[in-house]
Amino acid sequence: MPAEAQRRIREEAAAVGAPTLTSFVFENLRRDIIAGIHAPGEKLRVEHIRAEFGVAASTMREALARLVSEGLVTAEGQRGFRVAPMSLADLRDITRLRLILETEALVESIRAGDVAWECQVVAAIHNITRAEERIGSMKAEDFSHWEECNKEFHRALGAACTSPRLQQLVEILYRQHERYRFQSMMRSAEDSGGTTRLRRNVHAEHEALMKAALDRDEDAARRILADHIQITADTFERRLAAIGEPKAKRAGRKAAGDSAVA
Amino acid sequence: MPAEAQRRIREEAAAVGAPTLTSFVFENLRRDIIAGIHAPGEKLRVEHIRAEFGVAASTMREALARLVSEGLVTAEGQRGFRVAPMSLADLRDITRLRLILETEALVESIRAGDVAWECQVVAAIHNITRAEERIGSMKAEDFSHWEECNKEFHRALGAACTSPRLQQLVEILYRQHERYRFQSMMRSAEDSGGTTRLRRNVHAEHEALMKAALDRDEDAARRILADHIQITADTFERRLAAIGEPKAKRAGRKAAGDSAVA
DNA sequence: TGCGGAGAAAATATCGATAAATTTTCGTTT
DNA sequence: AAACGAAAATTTATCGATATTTTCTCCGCA
Repeated sequence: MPAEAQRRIREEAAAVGAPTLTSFVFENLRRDIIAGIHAPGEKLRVEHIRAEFGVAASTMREALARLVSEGLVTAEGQRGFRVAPMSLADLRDITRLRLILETEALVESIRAGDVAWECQVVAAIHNITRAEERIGSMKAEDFSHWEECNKEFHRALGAACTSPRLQQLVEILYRQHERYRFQSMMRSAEDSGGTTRLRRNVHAEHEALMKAALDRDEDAARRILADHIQITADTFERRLAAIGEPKAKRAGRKAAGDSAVA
Repeated sequence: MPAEAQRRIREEAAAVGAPTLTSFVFENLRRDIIAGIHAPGEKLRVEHIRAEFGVAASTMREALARLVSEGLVTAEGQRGFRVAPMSLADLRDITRLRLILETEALVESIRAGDVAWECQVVAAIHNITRAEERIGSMKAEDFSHWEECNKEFHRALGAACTSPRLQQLVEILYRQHERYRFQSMMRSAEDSGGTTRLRRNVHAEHEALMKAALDRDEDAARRILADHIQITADTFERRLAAIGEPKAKRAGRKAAGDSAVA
């Protein structure tokens, strides 16, 4: 009954307001990859996921092509697609570029930002503060909500930047980084028996960042953001390295090859 | 006779050694866009180019998706594809990012580069020198060869950089920039009656750049490269602005809408 | 036992056709 | 004559099926 699955997908896509089936599939698969449902390095057999999503091969293929452009999937001509591998080197690479680009976007925002931008930033940090209060409950849901707020705060910081390309690159890098963020969180949760703790004084860093931004202190803001990004990455690195090999969440027929965080 | 066109395309693709029909179409269309054969903002009707290339719609579509990820084509859900517009603001945006990223890549190369890297750089500049000698003949072909050498030189400078992402971004930005480069060259050629002259002392800049790189003088190299990129962009900007509206090279049925270098 | 290659199985890339949306055309009404 | 809206025509997005390539398997041979 392909018509069945097809109708379901189509309805779901329409419900979310996806302009196109392809973009719906794209978003979903992206989420799955970030969440580690497809392990790094795992082969993505078009025929399989195509069936899973209930769409045609060419639709699936186009969604995959988009993921390739986001760096979450790799493609080798005539040899299909696979989930982009993860590695410490890769995390460092992402971090390095985030350092360069996000600080640049922030500085530009500080120069060009108007009051509306300031409001965005203040609102975002307020949101985080609230989320942090709730996080005491240690529920995974609250934590992922905090993640969302954190993401929004970072976006707000660079929102006044006038370069569309710069913003886009920052966005893409953040998404790639999110995969590591997610892994790190999972590991941490496993370690502490299902709950998650906020590491170090993230809140203070955010406050300082906001203050520098509102004071239009470019140098301070740049420095603080750089430290923030670097420290975050270091934390992840330690966590991932400490626990060692990642386990494939839902092992396909054969284990996912060579990819490893190690 | 679709089988005819199909066979021809396939042979041609095989001859160039393209791993896939899609990638062949992708490369060709990219060249066409950079060369202005498809004007900025022009609508790319899948059905048309599909027929022109002699491939199926889904193949064409995948090639277009890749071009979207390179920023040379834009796509709006349910409303098809069009050539990415060009504008002064866009040129400035590209330039800004090139300034950030290429200098970073260069500095990294200087830190990490070994003798093999030095050789690449020296070889590349020698190549340019030879090309510059030939350029006296004022033939368009020689000029485009010089362009190729110039591109190679820039690539060589960043080749020792250890960040794959950084290299990739630099590459993509250079390609986007190439479109402006090409336009600028065409205008210049029209103005001077079909021939092209080398502007200013590019050669001296290249020499200085190489020297700083080989001396491992990060600061000097960064400064020179930044100036080099900025000056190049300024030159293009002046040329394009001076001559005004771009003319669609091969006007489709209707003029290509709003896009303009102005 | 281990190597190499023919053949089968699976997966990829590509095609031609269809359904859904867009844009255009053209007649009608105020 | 302008504006509106419905039907036609074009175009996009999607599908199901096919041809080609890669991968796996298994058998013969040194």
